[in-house]
Amino acid sequence: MATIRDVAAKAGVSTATVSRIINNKGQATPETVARVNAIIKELGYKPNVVARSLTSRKSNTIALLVPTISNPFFPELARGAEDLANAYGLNIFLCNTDDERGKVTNYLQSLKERYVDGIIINSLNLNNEDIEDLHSNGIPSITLDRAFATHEFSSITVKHREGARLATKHLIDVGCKRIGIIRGPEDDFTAVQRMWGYRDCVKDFDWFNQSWIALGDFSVKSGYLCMKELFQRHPDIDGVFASNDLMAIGLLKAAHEWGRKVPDELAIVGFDGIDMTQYTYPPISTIRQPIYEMGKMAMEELIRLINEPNSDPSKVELDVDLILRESSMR
Amino acid sequence: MATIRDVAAKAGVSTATVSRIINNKGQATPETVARVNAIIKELGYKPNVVARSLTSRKSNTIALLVPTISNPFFPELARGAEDLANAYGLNIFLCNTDDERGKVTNYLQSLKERYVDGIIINSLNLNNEDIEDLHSNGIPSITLDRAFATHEFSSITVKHREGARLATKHLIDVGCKRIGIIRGPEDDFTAVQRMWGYRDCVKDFDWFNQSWIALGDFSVKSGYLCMKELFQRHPDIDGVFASNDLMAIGLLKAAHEWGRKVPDELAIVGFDGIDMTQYTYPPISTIRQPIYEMGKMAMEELIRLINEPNSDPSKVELDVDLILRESSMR
DNA sequence: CTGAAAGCGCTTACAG
DNA sequence: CTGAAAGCGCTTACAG
Repeated sequence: MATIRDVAAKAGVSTATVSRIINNKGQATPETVARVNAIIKELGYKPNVVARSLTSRKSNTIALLVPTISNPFFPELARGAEDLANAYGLNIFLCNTDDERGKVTNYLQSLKERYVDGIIINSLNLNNEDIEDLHSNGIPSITLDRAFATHEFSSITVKHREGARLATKHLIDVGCKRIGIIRGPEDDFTAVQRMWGYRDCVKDFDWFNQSWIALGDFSVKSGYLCMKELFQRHPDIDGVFASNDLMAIGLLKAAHEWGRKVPDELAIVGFDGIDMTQYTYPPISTIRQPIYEMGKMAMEELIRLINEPNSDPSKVELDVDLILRESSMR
Repeated sequence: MATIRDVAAKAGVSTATVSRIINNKGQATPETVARVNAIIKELGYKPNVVARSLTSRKSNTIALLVPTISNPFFPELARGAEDLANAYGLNIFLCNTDDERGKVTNYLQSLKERYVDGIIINSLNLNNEDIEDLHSNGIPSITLDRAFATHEFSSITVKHREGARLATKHLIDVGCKRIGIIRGPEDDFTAVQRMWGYRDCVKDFDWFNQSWIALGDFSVKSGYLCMKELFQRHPDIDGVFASNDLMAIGLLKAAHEWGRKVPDELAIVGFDGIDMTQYTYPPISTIRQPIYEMGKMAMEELIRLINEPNSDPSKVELDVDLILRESSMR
């Protein structure tokens, strides 16, 4: 592989000049620029990224922190981020944290050492100090959705509470008289918001109390188990808001096993808008988040922050919408 | 951040000595080792990974080339790989190629520049030259499954043809009289193998001809569309082998819409063993590949190749098994 | 506009 | 067993 030295020698200039030309820094005679560029092409020279990182403390690398890529929400997000990253010549580190504090700190440490240019954070168990530490080390970050978002840096959120209200309201509108919720983990910001949205709509009904709330963990299996729990507690349940689509898919299975007709005897609405909800039987109504776009927007904002280190952070809150499908149409 | 210089100064030795101690290379008096290690701990010194890469031409980084992480097969694989990588302090570059030649070559180039230590390849549109080029540049690679596998380097495959036979044979055993297949893309090795497995079992029946083969692209949607095609061509079809699970999920939807009872009027078997097949209605029988394990094994082999550069490649062919579920039980 | 020189933080023959 | 020195391939003040 040709190095900057080879190019400099062949062009009869110093490596400094070549470096400047490559990076469009400082000035150079049109003639030297032309000559150097010709040699670069001739030699097929590519600047060594690692050497560059060492001096510049940049790496052309972005890290993506997610709980686990196995949850179908995150691949979609990752694609959005990666597609844009690619266009900018950035590579992506995939970091599965399982929302565990230990893995989070390990990653953060290792990413700092590698001079990553920025981090997209969509994992629990990071705190304000982590994010401040990143920024004071010159590593911009953006939190997405699930991440702790009371910091002063950039973030993208979705209107979880409003989405949950849309869902619950819809169930009421189609005539459900007893509506339960399968909520997500207690330490998860989005889960809490969605639960409040549900409560907003049902809290004034006589029948409502805590027992209509089942505690899931956002997995298909927990949706299944929680639904069984709800059936047992409330044989008269005729509507459920699953606070994510995976749990909706799980509860659909429970409904089939329990012999409840969906939507006639049990109406269902999920949350997220993952692809699979179109293909279940029946297809599941859901509150759609613009997942792919969120990945893309996060990357966009990160690139902006990298290029304008002292610019103001941006806080975005996105709308969601209700996608009507068979599981709730009656 | 403390550098190796700081450690050396404080310990009263040269940076060379510190380096040797960190890397367990050459020898050193127990006393110096102890002293240096104490200082390292005291200063919280961590070797700079980037500087290390520059001299060693290693990066503690592995790349994972997949068509797209949005297909639920790959996140599972990625987790397997990542979990092991993590244990070895390796980070993972996620590379979505969309099986496009252009993206593949871009990635390969950029990964070479970054001194990645190894590449797990599960993408189409790489050829023997690419892989040889990698190896001659000292970058070990391992191909998985879908990747072109006639090279002489390490690879992991699954018994696709045998799996397809298992699936088709099973459909015959449960009494299907007219069995179609939704096959995968023509340039995909696994798709071709699975098609042959199907043919092995049906080729001698009077009814069999090309029209029982529908050409899908491994997406849910194509499963759906292909099934409609088969229904139209062959109203008497009573069994289908979908050559991956996503297409099986799609065809299930078509069956519901067409009003065919599964499994009584139409028995279905998929391929892959992705999680979602447990949660469809009815649950889908499938040929299970050990996806997570394959990711893990690939990483294991890669680590072996990195540590023993001149060792022989290993070619592994894994067994698959038939998971019986409702979609084919009659 | 351009070059010499130092430096980024390591590693590794080579001597001793 | 240990150190001085060169080198990995770049970038960036500093001079001129």
